[in-house]
Amino acid sequence: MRILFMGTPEFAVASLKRLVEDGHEICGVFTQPDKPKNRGHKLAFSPVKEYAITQGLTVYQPLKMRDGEALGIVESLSPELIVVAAYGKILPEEILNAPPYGSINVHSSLLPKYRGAAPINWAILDGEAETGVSIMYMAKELDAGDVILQKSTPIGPEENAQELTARLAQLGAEALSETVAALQNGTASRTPQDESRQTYASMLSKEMSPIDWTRSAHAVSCQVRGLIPWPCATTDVISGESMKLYAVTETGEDTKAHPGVIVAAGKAGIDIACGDGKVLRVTELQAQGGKRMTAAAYLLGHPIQR
RNA sequence: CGCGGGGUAGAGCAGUUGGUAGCUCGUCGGGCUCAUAACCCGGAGGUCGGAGGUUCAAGUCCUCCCCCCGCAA
Repeated sequence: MRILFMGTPEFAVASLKRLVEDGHEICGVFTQPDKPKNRGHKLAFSPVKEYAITQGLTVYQPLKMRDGEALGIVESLSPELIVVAAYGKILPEEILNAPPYGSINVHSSLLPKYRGAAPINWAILDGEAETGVSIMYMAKELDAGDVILQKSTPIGPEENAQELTARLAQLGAEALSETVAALQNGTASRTPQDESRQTYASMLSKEMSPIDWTRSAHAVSCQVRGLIPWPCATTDVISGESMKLYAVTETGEDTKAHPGVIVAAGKAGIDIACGDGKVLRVTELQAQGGKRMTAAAYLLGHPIQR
């Protein structure tokens, strides 16, 4: 099929790659404009652009979608279908409805739950047992279109958002591949979303980082895992300075120590008391100015005196 | 030329006003123990990110460069 692809981050690459491997004709790739990144002020290509270049695909990076220019490009490319995966821009209906097959989206949640910007993170933050991907038609309202295909997957007890994102990217690519095939041979189904069950996954912010140790060990674990790789959960109970936590384990041990108190520190990690009387073990962290390292390595240079 | 923090043994860190380069872990050898991520003894392992400069003497002071981290985007 002749497809126009729109996507930006690593998550979208898996889908684009799958379409290429499936032999579809990718008539163009839309991705966010190069932006200054990192310390200097160097312009960085999006992951999708990086990949598109290696495949010799034509890349478009319109600044605005509503000034007619983007629509012009779409019409000149005359795709049969538009596939969007984490593009990062809201598309006007004129564009969505331009291709004969319409526009479909790869979304990383089991819609109607977790519409919006950070569905993967919120699924973990909320302690969901499972999540998944949805391929749906794009509608005017954000992530509200009719669902074509969904695939679910359990969330591991120690899985973080970054790891889950990588898995869902693959799952999304699979679902997309099947969906496009179904559209082609006319077997694609179309199920409206149950609006009464819809939830919204808002953007993450640094305000979500500080850990409240009076919460349960499980809740803190979800916070740590859900905020990786950004903005990350932080705490100052270990050194007095705020540091990021990258990996934790619920030990299941009980403690009578007050929430936020370090009850043990050793090669296994740093054990901290939580509000439900359970212990949470920090196994990977990053101190200010330092690199990400294991808790054991951190302790070598920063002995905890009690 | 956006702001700030760093690069010292395999890992994590300390090195005061310039004067023999240290600590913890790991590693190697030996010992003790029913046993241990335990304990004791001993050893190896660093051109202190790179290049210049100041000095009798530079990890430490000055200049330039490289790389890493955080903020900001």
